[in-house]
Amino acid sequence: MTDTSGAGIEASPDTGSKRRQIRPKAERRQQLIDATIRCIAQHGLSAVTMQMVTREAGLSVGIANLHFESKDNLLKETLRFVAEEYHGGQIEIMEGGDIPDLGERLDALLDFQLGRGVTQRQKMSVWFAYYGEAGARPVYQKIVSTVDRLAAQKLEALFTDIIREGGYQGVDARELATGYSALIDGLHLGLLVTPRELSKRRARAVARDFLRRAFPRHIR
Amino acid sequence: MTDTSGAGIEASPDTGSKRRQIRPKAERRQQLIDATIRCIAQHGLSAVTMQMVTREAGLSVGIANLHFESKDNLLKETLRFVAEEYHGGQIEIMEGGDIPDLGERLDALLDFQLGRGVTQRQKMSVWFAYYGEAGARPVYQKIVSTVDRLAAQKLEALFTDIIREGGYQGVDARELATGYSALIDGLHLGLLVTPRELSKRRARAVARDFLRRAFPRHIR
DNA sequence: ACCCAGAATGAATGAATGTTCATTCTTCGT
DNA sequence: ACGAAGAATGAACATTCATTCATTCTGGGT
Repeated sequence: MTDTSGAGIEASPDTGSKRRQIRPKAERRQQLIDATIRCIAQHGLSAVTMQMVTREAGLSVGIANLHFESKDNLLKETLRFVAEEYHGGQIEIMEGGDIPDLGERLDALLDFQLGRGVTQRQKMSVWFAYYGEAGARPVYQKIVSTVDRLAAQKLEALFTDIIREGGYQGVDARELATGYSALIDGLHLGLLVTPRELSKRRARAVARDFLRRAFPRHIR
Repeated sequence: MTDTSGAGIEASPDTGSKRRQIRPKAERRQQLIDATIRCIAQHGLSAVTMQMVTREAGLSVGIANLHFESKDNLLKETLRFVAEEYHGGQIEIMEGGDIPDLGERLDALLDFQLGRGVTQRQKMSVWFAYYGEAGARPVYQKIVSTVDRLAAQKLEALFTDIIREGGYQGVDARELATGYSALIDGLHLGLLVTPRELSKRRARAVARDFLRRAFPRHIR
């Protein structure tokens, strides 16, 4: 059941010995954050305990308070990591010097947002676990809205470019960007909560449909 | 800030006495569920305790386990109540014998989904608190998907009628319904987590935009 | 006027959890 | 080879919380 091989994930050079390993602070921090993500995805935010996380990481209980001052802080930093990773990936694509064609860039964005495998699902769980608490915890709200705002700006800029290039009339980039972001969030929710009703394939079709209706000359 | 007058909410006939009141089971259950909703909205699902809920309800600790067998059960029943209330309201509008005009019916639906005041925000908090845990708790998933499926069917039926009436070409009712539902969920998320960036007014405009692009002859 | 079914109470209980810190162990610079 | 800086450990502690249940109280039926 429980994957006790938490330490096995790291490609340790020695043959699975149980010897105590000393590693730099940054590495341990990331190791703990990764373990926290897996725990939240599997057990839910409210069920996560320090013992659970440190066991998953293959470390002792004390270490969490050594590298993060408290459980609260570990959870906060985990949210920050997930938020920055997700939005960072989006932003990279949207700025995208790699992809000059704007239509293709939109496609790449959609792929990033609704693609991937199990890993993505884990991140999604974490994402929404925090959303659920955000209403009552200003700290979470602040972390999310900071990265969110940046991504929203980039998306609006991309839409503006597309609207200009396509000569689309009567569309507002800002409003469209808000709608698209909300749509993607909503589809993520559907994938997480009712995976039976909404396949990943269909989610992508729905999102593409939205974009096609807005930018018919760029999509499809 | 904190509303300590939990007991004051009920219009008790006697002049604020602290006398023990005996009430039927159903009434106490609802009283506890209402208190649970307020607690989740204010403190977050993971911070809710039995003491907190019973105090908010103006009752003693033991009573929660008298009417619900456990905390788990109380939380489950609270989710069921919120889910049924929200989806029930939608379904009533969508079936809507009151509103014969299909365009107006769509408007009424949008009003219901993005309208209301503080109460609505409380319900939203609860809603997403559970979503956050749903990934790890099959019970929650089941409750939500049951009511969700029904609402999705009604929405698809409404869209089908509208498509027929308007003679819209190249639109799939099912796909559009999925998209619209996801969009509304996403907007709710935005209202909850980044209220600074997304006003209720703008959320409504975005949703209307989506509908107008799909059904131009019915909306606006 | 009286009684009792069952609603309501809240102190007590035990289990679970976050945090601490005295101790042990590694590694690296010399 | 050696020593010290600091990384890692985990038993112990204090707190918090869900749940129990002996007891008290209420209101309707007789």
